[in-house]
Amino acid sequence: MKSMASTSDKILDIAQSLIVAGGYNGFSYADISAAIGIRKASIHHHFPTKAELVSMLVDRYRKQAEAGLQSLREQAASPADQLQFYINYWQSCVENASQPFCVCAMLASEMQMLPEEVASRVRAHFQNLAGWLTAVLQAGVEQELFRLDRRPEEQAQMLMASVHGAMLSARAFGDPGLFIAIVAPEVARLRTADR
Amino acid sequence: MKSMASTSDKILDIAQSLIVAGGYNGFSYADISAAIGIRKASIHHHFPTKAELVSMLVDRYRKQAEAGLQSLREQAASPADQLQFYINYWQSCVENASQPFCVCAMLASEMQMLPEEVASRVRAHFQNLAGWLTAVLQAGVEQELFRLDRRPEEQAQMLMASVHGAMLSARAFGDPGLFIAIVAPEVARLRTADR
DNA sequence: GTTTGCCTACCTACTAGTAGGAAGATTGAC
DNA sequence: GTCAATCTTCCTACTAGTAGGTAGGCAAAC
Repeated sequence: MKSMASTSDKILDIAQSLIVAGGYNGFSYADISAAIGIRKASIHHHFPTKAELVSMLVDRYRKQAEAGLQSLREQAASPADQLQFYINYWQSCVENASQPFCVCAMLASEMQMLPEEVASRVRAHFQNLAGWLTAVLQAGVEQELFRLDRRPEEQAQMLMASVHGAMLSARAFGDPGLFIAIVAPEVARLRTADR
Repeated sequence: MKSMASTSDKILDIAQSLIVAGGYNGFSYADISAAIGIRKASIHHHFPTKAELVSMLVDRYRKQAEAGLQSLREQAASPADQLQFYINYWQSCVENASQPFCVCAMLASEMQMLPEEVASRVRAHFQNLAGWLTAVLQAGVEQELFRLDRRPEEQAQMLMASVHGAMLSARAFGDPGLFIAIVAPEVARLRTADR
């Protein structure tokens, strides 16, 4: 019974996939309306304005990501495994073409023309992600699983940039395999020699 | 007398900065009209449709990039310098906030909803860039300036992803310095130990 | 004397957003 | 338990504004 999603969740689901495909200006209430068989006005009932809709969407996305990353850390897996699962998540997204792009990366590229309430939420997500990656790298260094040649914060930024850049490249070339071809070596390089 | 640009060039200039800021769906003929003081209909005289306008824009961008990269190689600078100049170019763009983003990277993120005539041109640019980077890395290896731990084509893809991912991060965090903080270590890593 | 560049005036389709109402479920008072 | 008030969800019908694009004219340049 997984398909008992509420209407507002369905709206956010569709909106998210539309944003991933075409950005903030790449979808309209009419598109959502057509996709889930509801009138435009009903969407305005759930989300009065487009800026609010996308704000709620990013909030939901950030919470989901936070929860996912947090549970990854609590599963007592080693930092190396935690990082690998993070990469695997995006790899499977890209290869299934389900959500082959991070909705916040998409919105980040349009940052300059986003309503401020949306932009600040996008920044918050990246702040969270960078923080998580930094902590994982830091822990990995302490356990001698990783050898970094930069400060963990810097290395986390570099990794984040690689992952999102790899998504961009994979999409530009229409080659999902490109994602892991770019990211895997970056991750491998962090690992200590004995593995 | 650098300001004697033709109207159609002015149109493309404005369009490019608008796309960089907001993507394909983030600008309109009315925006261009307002920016250069010409009527909408006059823009249609130069570029009948939006898809044609952006196609011509990407063609121009690709040619400029090709010429720039080509001249870099012909200036007999070492592959290490060529790579450095490429990085420097984007660094200054990002820091001056002039064109703090690659128009093709922007369009690539919207690939799925771009008119095919535009999409194919964006792909062509990335193909060119990847080819240039591969050749530079290859030459650098032969001159023992670079030590790669991957095939040059792969390493070129990784570098391209880093550069574009770094642009995204710099913009997301509103911190131009982030670009070089991410990219410089990636480049440094390619260099052989003796400098 | 046709081509070029720009104009006014217009079109249709679509944008986000609103007003007001119908149907059903939820709640509280008796 | 029943009845009425209220809340929720969705609807039809509409608004003002903007999207990309067109028709046709005018003036100057080639």
